[in-house]
Amino acid sequence: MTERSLSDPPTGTRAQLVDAAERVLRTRGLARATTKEIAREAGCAEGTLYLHFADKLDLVRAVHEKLLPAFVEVVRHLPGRAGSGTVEANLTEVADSALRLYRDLLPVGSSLFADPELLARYRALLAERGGGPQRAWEPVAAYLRAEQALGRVAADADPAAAAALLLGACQQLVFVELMTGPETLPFRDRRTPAAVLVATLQRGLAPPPLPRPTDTERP
Amino acid sequence: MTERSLSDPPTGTRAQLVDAAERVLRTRGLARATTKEIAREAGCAEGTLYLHFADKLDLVRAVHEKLLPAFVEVVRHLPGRAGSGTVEANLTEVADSALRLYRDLLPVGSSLFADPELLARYRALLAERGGGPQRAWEPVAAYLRAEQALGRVAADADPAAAAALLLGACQQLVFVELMTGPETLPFRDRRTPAAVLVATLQRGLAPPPLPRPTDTERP
Amino acid sequence: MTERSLSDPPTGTRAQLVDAAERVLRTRGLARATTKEIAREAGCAEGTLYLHFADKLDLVRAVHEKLLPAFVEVVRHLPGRAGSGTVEANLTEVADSALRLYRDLLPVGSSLFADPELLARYRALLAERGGGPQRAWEPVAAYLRAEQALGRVAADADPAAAAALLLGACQQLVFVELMTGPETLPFRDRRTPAAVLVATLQRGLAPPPLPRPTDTERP
Amino acid sequence: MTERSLSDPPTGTRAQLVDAAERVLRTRGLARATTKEIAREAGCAEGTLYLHFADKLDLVRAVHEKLLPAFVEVVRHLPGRAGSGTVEANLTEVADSALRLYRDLLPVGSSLFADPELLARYRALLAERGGGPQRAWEPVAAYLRAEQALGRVAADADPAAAAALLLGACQQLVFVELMTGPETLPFRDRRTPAAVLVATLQRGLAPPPLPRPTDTERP
DNA sequence: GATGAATGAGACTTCATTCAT
DNA sequence: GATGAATGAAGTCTCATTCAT
Repeated sequence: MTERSLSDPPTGTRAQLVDAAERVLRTRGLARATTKEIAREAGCAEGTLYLHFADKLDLVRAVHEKLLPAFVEVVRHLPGRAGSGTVEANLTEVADSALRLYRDLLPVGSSLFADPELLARYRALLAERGGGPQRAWEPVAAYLRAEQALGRVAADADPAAAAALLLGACQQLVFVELMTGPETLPFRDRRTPAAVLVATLQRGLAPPPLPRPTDTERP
Repeated sequence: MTERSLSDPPTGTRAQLVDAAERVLRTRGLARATTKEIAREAGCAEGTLYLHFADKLDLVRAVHEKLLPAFVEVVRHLPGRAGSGTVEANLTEVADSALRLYRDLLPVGSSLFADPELLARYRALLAERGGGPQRAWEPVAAYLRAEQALGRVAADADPAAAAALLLGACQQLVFVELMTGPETLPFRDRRTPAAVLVATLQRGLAPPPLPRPTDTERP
Repeated sequence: MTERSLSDPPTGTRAQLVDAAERVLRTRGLARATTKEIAREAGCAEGTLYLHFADKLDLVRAVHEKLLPAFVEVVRHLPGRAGSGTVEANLTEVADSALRLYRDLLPVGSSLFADPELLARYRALLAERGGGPQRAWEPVAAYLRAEQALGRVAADADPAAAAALLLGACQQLVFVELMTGPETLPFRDRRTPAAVLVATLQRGLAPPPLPRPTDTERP
Repeated sequence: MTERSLSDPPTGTRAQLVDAAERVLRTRGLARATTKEIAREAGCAEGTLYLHFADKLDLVRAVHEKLLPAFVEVVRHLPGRAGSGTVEANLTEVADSALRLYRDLLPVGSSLFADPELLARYRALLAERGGGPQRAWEPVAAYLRAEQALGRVAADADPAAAAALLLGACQQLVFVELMTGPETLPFRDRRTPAAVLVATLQRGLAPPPLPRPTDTERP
């Protein structure tokens, strides 16, 4: 038996199977992802799958496990950017990365809802590993807090809520895109969706305060 | 021949099957929704399913078709509210409705991604029926435009982008909730998630303009 | 209840069903002949079929029953032709008719072998009605006997065997044609298959008797 | 990997399935030949069938493929017999073999007409493999040509047509026998059907030529 | 560890048949 | 007599899983 530390790069049959399963999940969907096709895609025999995974769902769970860090990865370096560039540019880059991420992950991640047992295993995984889509909120919120400290973001804004607004919009944009096909978004200006979302979030909806009466009444 | 107007509640076998399929889809997921169980839930024979639908996927498509109007329904009356109450209260109610809606629809709707063929049929359905998650943006945007005309929303805000931010955040909140189980949200204040999101969207992130030097320097 | 004598032309629903079943049997084959399609072809409801026939096989049996006389019909007038025209022309006409007949009947008739129960019912039918492919031999044999009496056919030929040779060859030609598609027959001359078969049957295979030695040796 | 030459008797699962399918086809007919029974007869699981054949029809097609050479086998050695024994004895043996062959093959072969798709696959098979019932004509015709060269068969007889007459009659005899049950044939003499057919074919129908007037008038 | 033929439970679907209208 | 929605047994076929090699 060969020893392999947890931190070794996964280059063996197991990793090939996980990668193959991800590809098949992405292209065929959970409902049409068969062990036969996954094995063929991985270049190994069907039986080999059961040397590395308890069952098919265990392999699918491993795919989701592999994808877990992706949510954080995309915003990992963001908190360190506080104070550099502009807040708008930094957030726009985050939104762009998030759009790309969700385009990759949503088709695979949504399959969790097609099978409650798979979802249960995923929850167990989250319980021990942490992670999940919401983990991306934290670094964004951390970044915003840092910018608040620098005075570049309003002190009375809720960083976590702002992160949820921005990333949630990105996820829904991709959701819609996957469901209906790429479509012209009904946004008012011609910048990228990411830029428009960020600009709107920054500006807020509140109208500018009315000039105080005393200011104008004074002769 | 029995007469039944188009607006009558659909009580025939077909409607029973669609309702049963929705229930099974919600509880078992697409991967474990069998025709046998759907028929049992509908109180009819398995073969009867094929009198009303071409195949199982056609029935699932009918479920999605039935759910299509729900997206718009939840925000249908919103544009008429412009000018009444407060913008914040109106949007908070929308966000609450959206949270409830997504909790209902996401488990069923996400199953579309488990089977590309099902997704393809859903797209064909959208092509002739219109609808889809993005349709909820429009009434919200219309409402915001009306409030802009009344001066209660900033004229330079992008209504569609704001709608996407708010509804997208709601969808992601539910997505996370379904994946990880109900969890304490990391929001700063204790109001409902809907209220927090709306408040944050209204306020925006931009810090207040610095007081002009002349204002403070004058003795 | 409407009375209908056995000799009335069958124009009612029952006859429509038999005709429809025959068409479907011919085009789709027994394996794909469904009661639904037969009813549709007959222009009546599926349930109506069971008002006129005990079950589907009973309807199929009725089709075969309707076809029974066809075998004799094709050679019915032959015995009366004895002495008129030439034997060769008369037999060639028979062979041509037989080829046409078998082209019509073989696809339907062969389906009997696809279901032993159907074959059993057909045998029961034959037992009470008589008929069957072999019934065509009799008029041909009768004709040949008549020609034997006239000296136009060899007295020592076996009429029934000759009929079997001729009609059997026609049936096999069609059998092969249906299996392999129309194909060039490997016959030596260019006349129609019917004419070639008849000519060969008439001539026989035996070589002409050798001239007697005395006939040629004499100067 | 087990080595097996192409000429080895096929003893693998695939061959067992083909043999089992042939038996079931023969006893139950195509309409009642279920995959379940074929698998049971072959001593393997139902699913195993689909490891070796694309679908049920593909297995049935394989049965027909296996039977293809039988048509030629029965007359393979005939051409070499030219000049030995008597023509009548040689042909009678052929007819006897053909009767036995058709008794075996007709019930299975006729099932082709019960399903046009099966027939289409069979034609495709013939297109690449050659064969079919008509292939039996050729060796018989070759034999007759050889006998013609030896003067034991009339030079002006059509060998292929004679082969079709003889083998066609055999096929029809079996066809009738299967349809009506073993029955007394209406032949004039008591020899075997094969012998009667051959005798009739040899003799032909033409009456002996009238003695030439000159032969009798001469004193 | 790897293989892949074999398994068999169970999925989807068909279709002959019934029966209330 | 006619209808056709409903039935449910039975069919074909799939696919996750096992195990001897």
